Amino acid sequence: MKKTPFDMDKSVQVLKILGDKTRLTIVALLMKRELCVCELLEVFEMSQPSISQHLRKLKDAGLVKEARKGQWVYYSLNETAEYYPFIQTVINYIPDQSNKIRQIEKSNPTLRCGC
Amino acid sequence: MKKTPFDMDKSVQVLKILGDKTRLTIVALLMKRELCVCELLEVFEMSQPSISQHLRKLKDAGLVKEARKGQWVYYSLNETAEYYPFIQTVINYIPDQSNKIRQIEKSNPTLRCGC
DNA sequence: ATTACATATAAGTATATTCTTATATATCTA
DNA sequence: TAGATATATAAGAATATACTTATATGTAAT
Repeated sequence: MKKTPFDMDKSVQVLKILGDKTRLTIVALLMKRELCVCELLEVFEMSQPSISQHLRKLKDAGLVKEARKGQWVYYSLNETAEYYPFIQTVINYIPDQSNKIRQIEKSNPTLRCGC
Repeated sequence: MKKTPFDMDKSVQVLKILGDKTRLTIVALLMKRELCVCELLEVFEMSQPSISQHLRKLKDAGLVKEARKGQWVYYSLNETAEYYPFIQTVINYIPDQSNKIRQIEKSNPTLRCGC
């Protein structure tokens, strides 16, 4: 399992992207499962545009991909990225985010009516 | 070799510190051996205060330690830091910096007179 | 002691980053 | 088609970052 080193600039870009609490948490959450913007909104005390802007950065860097499903846009980790194993390794070092996933599932924002 | 996750804020701090090309390169170089400021100056196209300021950030974050030896101040990685294994892992993913070490040894800035 | 060298700190500046609010766009539903 | 919901983009503001030059400090050598 020898890892080919990435380009220096790319490495710096990835580390910089992950060096933000919101984005690092988003990536850790996406490690658990794909999530739409409104689900992410549940766990951050931040405006919707702010979340979208972080997701944009993650997408531009190739770390995540998006898929529209009806009115929702779901984000997931880009597992085909060459540096995906690196992302996995980093996330391995940070605290588990299961509590936030539970928080999302409790509020369940994509379920319109409770009937 | 289970790794205990670090505090989220600490993780973000470390990633942010490493998310800069100069600092990431410094850390990669220190992985090879300890270096003084004037040696680092040889491989960066940057002023001396700028290098010192990066080293200060690395020191404040606990990633490196310093040791004065006469008129020189040598910096080395803080191998006792709890997140040192993490640093090692990250550096494993980036290109080898041996060429820059060679460059330092060729100019040999701590050798005052060539006689 | 004076001078030179190595490094650190101070102060200022240009740019980058991360928010915010306002608005545009896309989809669903009635 | 109109209204509601989900998301993206634009524009602006506050703050952070990374450099610069000038200067201070600490050590060595003459």
